[in-house]
Amino acid sequence: MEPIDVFKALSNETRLNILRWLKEPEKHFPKQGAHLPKEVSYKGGVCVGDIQEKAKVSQSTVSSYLNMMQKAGLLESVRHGQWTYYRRNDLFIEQLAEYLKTDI
Amino acid sequence: MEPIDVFKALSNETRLNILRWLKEPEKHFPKQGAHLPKEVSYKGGVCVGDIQEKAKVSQSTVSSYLNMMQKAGLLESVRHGQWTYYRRNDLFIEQLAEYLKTDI
DNA sequence: TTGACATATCGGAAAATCTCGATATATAAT
DNA sequence: ATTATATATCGAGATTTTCCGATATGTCAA
Repeated sequence: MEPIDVFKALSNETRLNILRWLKEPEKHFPKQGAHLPKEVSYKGGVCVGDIQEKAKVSQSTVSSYLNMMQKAGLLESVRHGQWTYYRRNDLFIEQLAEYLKTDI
Repeated sequence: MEPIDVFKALSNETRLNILRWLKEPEKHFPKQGAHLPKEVSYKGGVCVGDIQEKAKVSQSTVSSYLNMMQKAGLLESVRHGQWTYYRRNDLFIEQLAEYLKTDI
């Protein structure tokens, strides 16, 4: 874990909101998953376009935000066809809270 | 708590180190406390000058870093005479870890 | 294979942050 | 009062971050 990169990724309201939204994807992205084939169902993953619409920033901005959060460890992604689905890395976030308590 | 301000304060190696050093002040600031009168002994507080020497940044930089971390909630300070002593706000850091688990 | 759509990457202008030296303020000692 | 010391504040140049539009890449459908 690179704590500086993680804290930088968390230092932005939009990115923080994305993390929060992805905690309850069904609630915040009701129409998501339309394109996701059942057999590869990606639990809780939301595609970039849906996140962009909700976040109200440009397509390039949301793409780089998501990439940044993934590199930091906060998110995971899979691609299915032309869609990329992002979801939280809950284990990592747990570890981050633990890291705060012990290493900071 | 303003999470953005807290994460910004944590997004810098020197500031992160200051927090870590203040976890074991006796260890990292062996000669600290020289000016602190016994009757107002400030458990674990370290003066700005000692922190600056260890952090190897300018006096103004360390002063604004400490101020920023205090505003964010990570540190507390008391002034005794011409010295300002800073120490960790451990309760706040605990709450931050909790906040991460529940709100992020 | 062409066209349409989703996402990623690039290049850059504006804003924010970093970090310093200079200076101001507060307190203590003479 | 004056001087010395500790810390805070100010102003600014360098660097980084923000966020966009334009463009490239990848994938699917016709």
